[in-house]
Amino acid sequence: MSTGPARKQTISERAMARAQSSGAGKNPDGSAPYLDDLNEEQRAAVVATEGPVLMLAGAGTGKTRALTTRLAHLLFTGRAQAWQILAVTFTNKAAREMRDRIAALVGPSVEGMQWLGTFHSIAAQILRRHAELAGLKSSFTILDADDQARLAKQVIEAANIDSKRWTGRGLAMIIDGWKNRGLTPDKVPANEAYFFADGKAIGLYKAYQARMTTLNAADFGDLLVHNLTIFQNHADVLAEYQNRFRYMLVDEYQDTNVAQYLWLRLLAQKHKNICCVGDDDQSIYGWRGAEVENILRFEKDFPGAKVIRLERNYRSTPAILGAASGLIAANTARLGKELWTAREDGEKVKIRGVWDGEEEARLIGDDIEAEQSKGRSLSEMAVLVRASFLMRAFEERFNMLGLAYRVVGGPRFYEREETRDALAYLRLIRSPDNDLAFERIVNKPKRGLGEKALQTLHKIARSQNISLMVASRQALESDDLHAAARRSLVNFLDTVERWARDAKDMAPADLAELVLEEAGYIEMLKNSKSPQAPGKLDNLKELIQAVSEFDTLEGYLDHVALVAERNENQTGGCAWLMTLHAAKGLEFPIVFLPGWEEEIFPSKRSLDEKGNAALEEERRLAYVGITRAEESVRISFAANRQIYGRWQAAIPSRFIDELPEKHVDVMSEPGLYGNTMGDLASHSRFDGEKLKDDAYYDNPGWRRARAAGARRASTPVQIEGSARAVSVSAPGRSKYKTGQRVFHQKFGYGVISLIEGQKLTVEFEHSGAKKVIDTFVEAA
DNA sequence: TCCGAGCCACTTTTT
DNA sequence: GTGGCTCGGA
Repeated sequence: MSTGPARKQTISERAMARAQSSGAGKNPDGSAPYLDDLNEEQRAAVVATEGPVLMLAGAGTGKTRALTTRLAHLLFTGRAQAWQILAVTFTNKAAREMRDRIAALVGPSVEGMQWLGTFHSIAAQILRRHAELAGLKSSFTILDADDQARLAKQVIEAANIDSKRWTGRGLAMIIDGWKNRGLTPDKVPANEAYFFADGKAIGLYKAYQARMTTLNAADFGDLLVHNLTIFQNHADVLAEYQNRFRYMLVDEYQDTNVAQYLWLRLLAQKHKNICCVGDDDQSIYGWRGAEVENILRFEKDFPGAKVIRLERNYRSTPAILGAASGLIAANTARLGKELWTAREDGEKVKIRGVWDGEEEARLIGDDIEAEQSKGRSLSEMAVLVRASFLMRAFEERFNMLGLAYRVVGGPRFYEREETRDALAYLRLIRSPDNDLAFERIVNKPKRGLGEKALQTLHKIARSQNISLMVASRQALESDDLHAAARRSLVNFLDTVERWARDAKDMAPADLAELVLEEAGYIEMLKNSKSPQAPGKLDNLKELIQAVSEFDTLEGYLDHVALVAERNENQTGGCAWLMTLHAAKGLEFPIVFLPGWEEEIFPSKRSLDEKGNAALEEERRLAYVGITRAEESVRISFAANRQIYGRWQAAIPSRFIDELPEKHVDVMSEPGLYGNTMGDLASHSRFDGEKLKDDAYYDNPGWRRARAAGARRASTPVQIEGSARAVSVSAPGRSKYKTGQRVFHQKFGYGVISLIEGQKLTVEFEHSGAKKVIDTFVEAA
């Protein structure tokens, strides 16, 4: 966190330092000193210890501070021992931050908080204690998304279903969806499976779970679902935990899914001291099973709940908050909050229209350099995009400029191929029954044990219900394998067994090194011509480094399964580049928000899939983006963008229209949307020269857009076809005819083949058929 | 068993 | 435009 983008601690460091030095002492008036620097609402959230509490904490309102102080308060006042408090977060990072900040308040007694962690790590902890109640051994392995998909694929193939049409990843997603809702195979409503593999999904789910039991494995979803099953079937176990957790605290409650919600509700039944913290306006993980509903109906679920709103924002200027509030006000499904700040008015939110994505990257690059020359550090600036494919233009441009930047997100260390291979070796050594690990590395590097040999082994294994390792030994006794394969296999098995013996009296890091070397894995990479090979070798070195921090192999493997951390090499002085999702919880003085175009943001695909609910989630994502900024927000949109190698015309995002005019400042290049527009369009908000600010909002196009906006507010589902300032042409009849020859600035000449309202399908002479908005072309 | 050409599909991704 | 996956020939 210290070199990370977030600098939240600055606000409260003073208070923390004071609290730490004074411990649980008292002010002269008898109040606790650690409460002094909290504002009234924060203090209320800290001292309301009994009964259910919902803390609605807007962006930048000092949530973590209130939350950690609350935990410290419970300890200071002796209401609970450290081990009687359950505190759950979603990310390891959040858990770590919370632990550190509580430690700053209470000192070493934080060590006793063994139930502070992520949903998954705590559920795993509980499951290990009662694994046999879920049909597992307590040494079960935790599978990640990749393993899940692989396993799902095997299940599909075993059922003789075409695994190209119905992919393992697809099935894994469906199963995940069910697990997110706490549904075991017997509880899935029958009508929910019809769309996958002719309705066989439930059967496949059953088979998948059977496989999991055989493998003694649990995926992420299982951790929670098994917990639920155990709690529901074993009242004594549930009672044990209900009694233990006198106080519960949940961070980012708006992101909980149904399974997590059920889990919390079961555990809270006894003492009912549950404090959920969240912000309905920042719920952006609906597509992963998060239910905003959980936070919206908290007061119903927990009768008598106190609701405390943190609305004083310490992060952003009034202009930024005003823009963000105005935007989010268009959502209907919200509890309602109004952020305010005591800060001085700052610059307005800048909106800029540009010709295409490359120009956008160029201008943002220029802006960043300009700010840098004014004395800003690069690390104070961030570019936040809707989707990772939008990052490329920026990376290219920044590389060209030699501008130091850092991408947050992307492939994570433990998801990389080479790391996963190395881990598979280690897992196989620890548990020879781990078929997934066996399969992964038996022929990596190449040992002449390919598909054919593996099939043979699988057949033996399945017929006798034994692991691949055991099946391999048997295969050696028979003639099922070629002599060459047999030789190779003997060698492999013996080596693995020797490693297992070595493992007993070797430091895990040394073992890892030995294994990678002897397996020929290092050599394979050294001989590889692939440009990625040196990087992979570096990653393996890093892995060995990571292993060396553990005393036992078991300890390390367990850590890895649940802590899939990003490989963040800490280098200061970089501009930040990340997705909006990755930016949640962070803050930066200057934030660039490119790509605000219809179909990209809001994402067409989301809207197609989930309609208005998705639109609201996209809007929350926009809200998250804007509220990351402390001083300056710069939104941009491009009239053209290359997506997957094809040029696409785009119109500005509806979210731009939704920003309150008094907080924004529009700069746009002349002629962006062509010069053939009708009367209404010729003075669009995004066309023409820079006028005086006020004039921007006093023209026919803008007035019309406002009227449309007002209508839109009353009819929430209006995804296409609304008349807005930016969709320049008059709706309805097009002035073009099918068969007419037209010219487009980017695509050149072509002939219109289809007209749908203002959308034309044009067969371009050089770029093929494309859909364009009619104002982008002119008669040729 | 291995390798390259051709084909498709492609958001967001805390654990 | 790119990577991941499959199929056909060496």
